[in-house]
Amino acid sequence: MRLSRSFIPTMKETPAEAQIASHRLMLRAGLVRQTAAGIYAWLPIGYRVLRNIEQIVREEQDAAGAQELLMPTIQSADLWRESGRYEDYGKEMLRIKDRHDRDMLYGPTNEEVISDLFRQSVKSYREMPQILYHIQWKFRDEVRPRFGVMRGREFLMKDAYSFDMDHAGAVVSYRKMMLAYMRTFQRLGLKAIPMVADTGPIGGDLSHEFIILAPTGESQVYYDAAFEEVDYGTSGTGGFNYADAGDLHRFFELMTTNYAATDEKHDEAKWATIAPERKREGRGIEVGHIFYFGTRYTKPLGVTVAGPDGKPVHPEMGSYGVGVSRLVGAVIEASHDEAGIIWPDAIAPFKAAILNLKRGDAACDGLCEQIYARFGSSALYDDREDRAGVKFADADLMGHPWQVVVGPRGAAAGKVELKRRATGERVEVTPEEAIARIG
RNA sequence: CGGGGCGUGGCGCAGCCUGGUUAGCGCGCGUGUUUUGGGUACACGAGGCCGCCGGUUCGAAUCCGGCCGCCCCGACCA
Repeated sequence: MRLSRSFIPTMKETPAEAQIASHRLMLRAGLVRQTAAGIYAWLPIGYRVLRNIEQIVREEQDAAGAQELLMPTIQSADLWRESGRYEDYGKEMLRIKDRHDRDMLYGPTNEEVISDLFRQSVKSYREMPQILYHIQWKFRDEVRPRFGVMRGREFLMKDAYSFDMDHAGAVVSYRKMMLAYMRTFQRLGLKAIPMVADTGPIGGDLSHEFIILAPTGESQVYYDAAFEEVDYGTSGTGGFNYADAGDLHRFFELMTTNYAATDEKHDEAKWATIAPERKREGRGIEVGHIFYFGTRYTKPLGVTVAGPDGKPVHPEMGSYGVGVSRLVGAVIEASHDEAGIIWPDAIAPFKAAILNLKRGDAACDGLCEQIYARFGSSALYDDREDRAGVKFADADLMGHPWQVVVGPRGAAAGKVELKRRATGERVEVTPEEAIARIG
């Protein structure tokens, strides 16, 4: 994309409403604009990042055997009356009426809808187990939205739902999702720690929050330093196989034997047994949450599946959420400096920015066009008629992993400067070498 | 939802208390010159229903009332 023709409104000054780094940088770098309290429009480069994250989440869900579908944003109140949550959910649920005065709502979550879909179609244990997910916009009418997209009212969420014949099966599904989550966060360049968590309004007795550490996190967290060395393998190549219950068990043990809890579940007695030099505490941002809740919905909604003996069984469920839009902010909280964002390669809006320091100079223009042609839409070509300083500042602000700096001095000798955003390291190389190193 | 605060060109703000000629400043934007590897300098210029409605007054950005929106602290939360 050519910056001269793009819609990327960067700002030199920080809008007064933005308090924390990610919010500030998302506004300044032109990723989002607020349209109402806690509601944001995603501008081109912000949307690219959002889709990149979404895609990684999707790939890891698919790898774990979950199937993607798409449920609506608007739901009928009737289903929620069936589960008993219509009255319970409170004012966070946005309730609306259609023209016939029917009670509708903008979904804050989808247990009812997925259970309804499931009960309509799955009748036999032979079709079990199932894990279904979707990536959809949700709305929760938070009393006090803040921190930009980290705590918005409208947000993009991946939510998965597992259905198993019994508790043992549900535990296997739960572990699969835990593994998928750790791989997802690892690919996003985040170090996430699963912590025992409250089950909240959804209910249940087995639940973990996935926390990434950041000074602006909303909760205080405590964990054993052993987590910092845990190796759980990378996607597809790691030592754990989704099809092997033994692997899943080993993985789960690895993730849950070391102490890790948020303040709500913090256990001072257990904490006291940990060696002082291994104690770690700080602030954390919740980026995912998984629950096992058994028959909480399948019973009231009358969901049954025939078992091998022909008798009806209420499936055991779990649900698994990842805050996709929140992750954009969370990644920035975990990866930025005074100059701007530092995107991990996996989710950057562009692999590289090409900075033409002197538009109109034949050598600069030629080299830039040559490099840009090799990357096409995966690079951002700063071809604006602006000063070098402006381009450096914007490139740092937007956080492209690589910057290819093409100035008249080097260009005359057929050289460009390659800068790595994360380290600040710069090297003078040929255009071919720059292209090769960016990959 | 309790407490506090703010709405003035795209962004950041001053002006309001002590109503009074064309509502200012910085950044950004446009044109020209200048500069040419880290947000250059100068000149000229465009751009504002002073959140909305009502009231007081000869006169309201400024005073009064109502409403709306947004932000911060707390409680709450993917």
